[in-house]
Amino acid sequence: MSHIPTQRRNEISIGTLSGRTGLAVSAIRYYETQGLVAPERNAGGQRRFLRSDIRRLSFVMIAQKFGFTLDRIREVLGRLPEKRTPTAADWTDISHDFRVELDAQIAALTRLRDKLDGCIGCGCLSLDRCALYNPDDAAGEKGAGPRYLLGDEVVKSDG
Amino acid sequence: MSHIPTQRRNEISIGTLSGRTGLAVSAIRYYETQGLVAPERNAGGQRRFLRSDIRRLSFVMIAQKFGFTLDRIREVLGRLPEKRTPTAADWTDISHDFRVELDAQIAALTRLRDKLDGCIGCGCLSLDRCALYNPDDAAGEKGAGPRYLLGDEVVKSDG
DNA sequence: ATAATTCCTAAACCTAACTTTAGCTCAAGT
DNA sequence: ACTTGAGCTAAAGTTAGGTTTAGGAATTAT
Repeated sequence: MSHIPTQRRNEISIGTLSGRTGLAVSAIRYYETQGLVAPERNAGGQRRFLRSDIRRLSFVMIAQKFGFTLDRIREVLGRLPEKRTPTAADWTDISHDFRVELDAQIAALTRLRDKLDGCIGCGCLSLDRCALYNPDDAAGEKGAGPRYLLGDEVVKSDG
Repeated sequence: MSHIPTQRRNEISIGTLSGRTGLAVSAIRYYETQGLVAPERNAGGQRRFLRSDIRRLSFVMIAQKFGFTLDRIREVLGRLPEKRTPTAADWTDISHDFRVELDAQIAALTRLRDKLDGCIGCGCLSLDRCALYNPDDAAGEKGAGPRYLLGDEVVKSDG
């Protein structure tokens, strides 16, 4: 029992992971409950993450920027190889999937905007004939709770 | 006290408004608490809306499809004339404002997507050099609670 | 006149994505 | 050895956008 280090080469603490990703410690714990990371525990019961979890959580953050839910992100992460540290190629693969969904979302939003243009022209903006009323575009119903398509703030290039 | 009608020509009940807009009665009441409509009350304490509230709530629904929050929608509605029923031109004006914000959002999303392309190319996808890491794009921090950019589902053209 | 709707309020519940708080334990530095 | 900082869990709180429930009151239909 001399000096077995608590934090070995390839294992990092939650605080270190927080520092490297910019995520709050509480957020990382929450992500664990959501199945987005699965750290081991050391003898004292503290979480020990892999270095590759830095990249994993970074991916989560980026996907969130794109508006994907944690559920969807968990699904996509499930396509990474289990018993091997993911390679750059693995990450490229799943990023490509996101790219496809993202294109679809941009297209949907653009279609909706174009319909708005039509409605600005005709001034109807409300009743049954209005193209904006056909509910086949944009977010659909999915049980209780809120549904969003876009955030609440326009992006600013600079303050 | 013979026949003073409870629901006069230009006044409609919450149920009628619900039927005309497709909104749930509970949603309309909620919108009232959020300052999106301000119905009067009849002698019995029941809400009496104006016919023009049909269009008003329709506008709310459309703006929500575009992803605007109720707060933002309330702001925009505040720019309608107070003591006069809004004309088609009034609606066109505020729709045009939305159009501008919408364009900005589409552009921001497209920029973000293009950065993802760059990252697919380089395979970095995580660390400090990554363009996706610069937090100057997409939704920023705004206190506690969730922040979203895009919804959780890709639009489907058909089931 | 009475039954069936519709409407009312207040409070609780729901989801997503977290944060905060309370009360302890573990690990690190001196 | 001991103090401090970091970590732990469980539970409650937060925001947005509503829905659900409970228990009455007003309207409408017959």
